[in-house]
Amino acid sequence: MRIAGDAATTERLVELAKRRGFYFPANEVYGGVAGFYTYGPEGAGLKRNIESAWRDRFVTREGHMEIESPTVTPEAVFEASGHLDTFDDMIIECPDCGASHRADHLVEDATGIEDAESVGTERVAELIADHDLACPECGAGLAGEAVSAFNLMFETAIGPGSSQPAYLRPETAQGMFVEFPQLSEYARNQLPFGVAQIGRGYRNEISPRRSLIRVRELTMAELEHFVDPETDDPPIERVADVELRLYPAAEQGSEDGEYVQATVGEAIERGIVESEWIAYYLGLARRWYERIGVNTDRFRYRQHLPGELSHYAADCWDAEAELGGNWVEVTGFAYRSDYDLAHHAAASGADFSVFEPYDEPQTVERPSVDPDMSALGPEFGARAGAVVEALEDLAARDPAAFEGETVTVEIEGESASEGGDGSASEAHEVPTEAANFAVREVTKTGERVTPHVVEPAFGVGRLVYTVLEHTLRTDEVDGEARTYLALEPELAPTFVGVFPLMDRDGLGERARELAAELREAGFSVTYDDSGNIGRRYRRQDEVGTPFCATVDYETVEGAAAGGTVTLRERDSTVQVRLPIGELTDRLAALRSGAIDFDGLVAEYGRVETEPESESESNPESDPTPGA
RNA sequence: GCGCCGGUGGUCUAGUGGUAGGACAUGAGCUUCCCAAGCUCAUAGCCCGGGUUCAAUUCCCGGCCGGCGCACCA
Repeated sequence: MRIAGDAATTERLVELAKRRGFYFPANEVYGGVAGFYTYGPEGAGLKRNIESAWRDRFVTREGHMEIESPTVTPEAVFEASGHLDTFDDMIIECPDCGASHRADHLVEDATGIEDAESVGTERVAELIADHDLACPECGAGLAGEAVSAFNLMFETAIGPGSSQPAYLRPETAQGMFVEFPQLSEYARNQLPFGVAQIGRGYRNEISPRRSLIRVRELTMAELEHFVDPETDDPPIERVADVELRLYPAAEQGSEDGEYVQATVGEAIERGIVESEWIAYYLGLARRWYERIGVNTDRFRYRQHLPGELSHYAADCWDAEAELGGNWVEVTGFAYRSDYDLAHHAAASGADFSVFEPYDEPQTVERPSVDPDMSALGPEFGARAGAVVEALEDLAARDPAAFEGETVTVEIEGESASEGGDGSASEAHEVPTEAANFAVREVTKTGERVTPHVVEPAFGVGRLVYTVLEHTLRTDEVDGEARTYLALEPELAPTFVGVFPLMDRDGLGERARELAAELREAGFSVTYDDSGNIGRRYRRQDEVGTPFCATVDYETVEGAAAGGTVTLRERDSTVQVRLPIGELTDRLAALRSGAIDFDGLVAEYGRVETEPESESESNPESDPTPGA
């Protein structure tokens, strides 16, 4: 979907990001490679703070566990996960118009063959030639054109020579699935439990675009919540009243599709969001986005269309942010069911299930046999095992068969495996006594469950970008244009700037001391004595530093009485003057959210300087569907 | 990967077949008692490779990078 674009903002942001050290293309002195970025000092700080805020919300406060698994992953993992198949697109290129097409799809459409991908690129190329297929774009013949496999995973090899093939992981999730047996043991085999990971993933994108939005190496913050689909419910009451702006699949399909505004509770009740678990995380995340400064007017939850779903997903909602006029996915909330664990169980042979005891042991009467092998063994020899299986099967199916002196079972004959006449079963008579048939009481204390997986997967780089774009503001201060980032104090790479009003008469020394004290107290501090005071405020504004403390003559002249400093707030440019000895505590309170700057103004009064001009933020775009 | 457009100090840009000028930013200093002021000085640039040419940042070809469109986006 397109909405009225704001490419100017994007340009301004990219320029600022590079100039101020947020992020920039990596390896530029060697020409660079598309899709790789280096986070500069400010960007690395911002990214780290976003990761910390995520960890705080989705790991610590939820009581989940965090792990770190390798990025280099052996091929077998992706065979089992389905990534090898679904990542491997067959591409054929039109020699005339240059359009790329899915070669397997062309063959499937023309021949009715299903799953053409499975026959290999060479055979698909042959089929295209045999059927004389043409380019759907321009009609040029495609016969003789090469069919290439394009895999979006980065390939590598472990060890020397033609050793073990491996891939850089395209998502951190597989690391958590593969280690499930260990993690389940750690969780004392108690469902539900959540495993999180913040780490790098790699996707060999065909065409990296738009700055940090589509890159080839990305940081993901993923949570895999393992639940028993029958018995585990989320603590929905915690988020039931969170308002969501939803864009369900049904609305996307219709011409005049509209957003649905609903609380989490209503969304479940009205069946808009099917999974309560997904709904729970939509609510949790909605609050978190607000906490980190995402503009909620430029934010929505969009349900995946059926054809859009990943191979593993049963249902999926994306959190989307409006960026530069486009809706961009910043988080996927996928209900992965037991897809991953079941596939890894089947492929590896390991146990990916959890034993779930019943509240009460269940006792059932079950007809069963307990065959006397000392009798059956000598009689049936190698086939005794098959006979026993047939007896067990028959007991469950037809207990009445055991009423006579003998019981007749049919087992597959030897000729069956040779594909002979197809009806090669052998009938055998077994003395009922040897079958030892009885209706027995069987007590079951629980059952093994393969957990389902609820996965909120966040793109950290996209969040960095979203926070930057959504907090980028311009206004006027005393008639001068100003650019600033209205970053939440929690996220700001630098928490406080410390300046001497002028670098003389001991102001510089005192300011350096103050900066050192604040650093000692654990704050991220920038010291700056270059240029006039206004210039220094502007520098900090541009990187989103929320507070600046300035040492002036009242600081040093009033030293006997403790001295005072001014503290200036970024968005309003309002200053207060407070005793220097109280600064550390006050900043800590501001950081923790215990007080806000208005509280400080109420307490200490506002410092009047030159006439202030009204601050006015950028007009925000107002995205609506169908625009 | 295809098509169109582009690539000049850190950033934004002017300009040229004889290797470049500005603005902002940055550094040093002067000035200045709180919001990008002024003055002086300084640092710093033609994306890479090939071709044409006496000479290429400029023209041609290829590559790389960026923006947009197509395709792709598990």
